[in-house]
Formats: sequence, structure tokens, C-alpha cells
Amino acid sequence: MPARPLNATAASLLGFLHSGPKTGWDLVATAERDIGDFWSITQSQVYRELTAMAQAGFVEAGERGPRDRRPYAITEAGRKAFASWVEQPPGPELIRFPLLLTVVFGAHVPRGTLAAHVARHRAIHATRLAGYEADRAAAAAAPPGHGPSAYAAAALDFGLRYERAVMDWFDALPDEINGGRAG
Amino acid sequence: MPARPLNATAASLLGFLHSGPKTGWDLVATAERDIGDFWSITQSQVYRELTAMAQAGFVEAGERGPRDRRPYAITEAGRKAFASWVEQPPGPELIRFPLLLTVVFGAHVPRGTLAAHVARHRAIHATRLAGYEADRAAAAAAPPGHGPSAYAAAALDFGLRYERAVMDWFDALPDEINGGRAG
DNA sequence: TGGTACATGTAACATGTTACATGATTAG
DNA sequence: CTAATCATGTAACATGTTACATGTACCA
Repeated sequence: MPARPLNATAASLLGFLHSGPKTGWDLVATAERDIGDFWSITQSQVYRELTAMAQAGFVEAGERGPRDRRPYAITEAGRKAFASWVEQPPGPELIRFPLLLTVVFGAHVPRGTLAAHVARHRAIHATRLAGYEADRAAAAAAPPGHGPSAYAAAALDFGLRYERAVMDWFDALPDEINGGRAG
Repeated sequence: MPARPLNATAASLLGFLHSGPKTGWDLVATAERDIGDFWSITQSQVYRELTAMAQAGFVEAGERGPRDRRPYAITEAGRKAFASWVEQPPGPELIRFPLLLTVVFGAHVPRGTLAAHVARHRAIHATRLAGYEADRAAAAAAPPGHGPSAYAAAALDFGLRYERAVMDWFDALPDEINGGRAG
């Protein structure tokens, strides 16, 4: 129980547990929905962190319910750990964009290949942007007080602006990268 | 020598080696400069990958020079491995933005703390954006044929658009997140 | 002659990914 | 009855991070 400082993944699980006990499964779904666009977490990690945090006394497992559901609740120690995590300055953001790697090494990539990769990703981003726009429209249409919080809205706004920037970038790409039809 | 498919980090080292032999140290510096903004690599990893790729026959170590410099050259097998890596569709991009985590859990974060974190990151991004803008200006001023390649320019353009989007996002943040002066 | 930048490497550990094993419950 | 979904968990491995140990060459 050496109370090592939390990592961001563990901290976000504690964050979600502030609104009541949740099972590992619930946490996976919640994380995917609420922070998945800028902080991905796998199921495997969730169970691992939950076990470790139970050890450390930051969460407590409840009785198993139907289908073996096992709810975890945040403890006082967990709240404290979260509170002190939150005081630490957040680390720098990390972007890993494999497509850009391919672009940078474009001189060593067959033209058609590069163009195909670019086109594929452009389509993915177009879909994602459309999804965010739908989310925003839904949020705007929600009855007052029932839409997402300002915090969730800010996260969505980030996603929206990011995806728009990416689309603009795709659209500004020169033919060498974007247009080539030759092999 | 089971010719496992390359990971993106190893592949980018091979990418850099296309322009001639380099030492681990050189590769760290090159990677930092050319792809560091969207693909970070540590020194430790470079030496590890280099050792593994030498084992696999993708690179060959040359004679040690002054200061124990040990240049690695890409081999034919290495070129092939790179070529087939490049044909694989690039994976999805990964963004890990700890500040956004703090924002999403804003309801459980003291107002002043949140505002301070936001302000700190805004400053960081402002600096980074200014740096990119200077890079672009320098590139534009370079004598014809001596500026960065279209590929490098595309990568810079991404960085520029990304940072602008982030700044716009900061500027659009509501007072609850941005403005709070109270604890 | 002393500090800084260069240069390689290892060890230990943290985090993330993939794949699998197992079983319960629900809906059609 | 059976397929899909819910649900937990483990194992093995890949990748990334941090810290340290060691020594060289250059410059003031």
C-alpha cells in the first residue's frame, strides 16, 4: 500500500466512480464514451487498475450481482488520491499519428500507396467529424439543464475543432501527396 | 530472425536510414526534429530497436568512430521490410491529452486549479504555435529548392493547423473552466 | 583543467495491447 | 435452443519511460 501517485488512467477511473459504484464493464463503456476520443483505455487495463486500486485501498469491491457483476466504489482514500492527482499539472499531450509518418517518409513510398492511405484516413475523419456534429446538434436540442455539462461540452468542442483542422489539412494537401493516381 | 512485422517506431528509424548511415544518437536527434511532434521516441528505445533490427538483419553496424560513434546502415532486407511496412494501412491516430481529462472531471476539480492548469497549457501551446509559424516563415524564405520537401511541409502544416485549433479551443472555453479566479 | 555536449548502453519498471478462457443472461 | 451480449479475468507480450553507469572529445 505504498500510495504511489496515480497514473492518469487510474485517476480517470476514480473520476468516474465519483458518481457512484460501477463495475469494470461499466467503466470500460463509460470511458469509451466520455473520454475515448483523447484517452483510450482497454478492458484489460481496467481490471488490472481496479485490482491494484483495491489493494491500495482507493476502491472497494461490493457483492457480486447477477452475471457476476462486481461493483467497485470509491473510498475516502480514493477521493483523496484523486484530489491530489488533480492538483498535479497535467502532462503534455501525446499525439501518435502513423499516417503522418507515412507522409513524412513520402519520398520512399509509392505514390499510389500514399494517396490511398491518405484517402482512407480522410474518410475516417469525415465520418468522425459528422458524428461530432450530430452530437453537438443533439446537445443543442436537449431541454435546458439536460444537455451535457459545460465540461463535457468543452471536450466535445475540442474534438470538433480537432477534426475540422484535420479535414482542412487533408484538403490543403498538394497533389504529390493527395492526388497521385500513378503507382 | 522471424521477420516479425515492424512497429512504427522501428520503421521510422529505417525511414531515416534511407538517406545514409546514422548512429543511435543521430537518429534520436533526427526523429526529435522531423517527427517529434507527432511521434516521440526515446533514446532508450532507439538503441533497443537498433539492436533488435541488427539481429533481424534490417540494419548493419559499421566500425566505431570517434567517441565510440557506431553508424548503422540499412540493408536490402531492411529496405524490403520498410517497403512492406509502408504498404500496411497506417493505424488510427492516438491522442492522449491529460488536460482534457482534468476538464472532463472539472466538476470534481477546484475552480482555481482547473483555471491554472488551463492557463499553463494555453501558454505552452502559444509558444509552440509561434515556433511553427517561425518555421513556416523560414521555409517560405528559403531559396527555391532548398526549403523543406513537400512531405516535411505537409507535416509542419499539420502542426500549424493543430495548434491553431487548440488555441481557438482555449479561447472559446467558458468562464467556468477558463475564467474562475476563486479557489 | 573543468564543464558541457557527445555518445552508448543497461536495468527496472510502467503502461498498453492482444488473445484467450470461462461462464451467465437475454432475446428471438 | 441458440446466438448475441454481458461480464470477469489471466497470460503473454510489446512498447514506452526513467534512471543510471560509463566514458570521450571539445571549448573556454
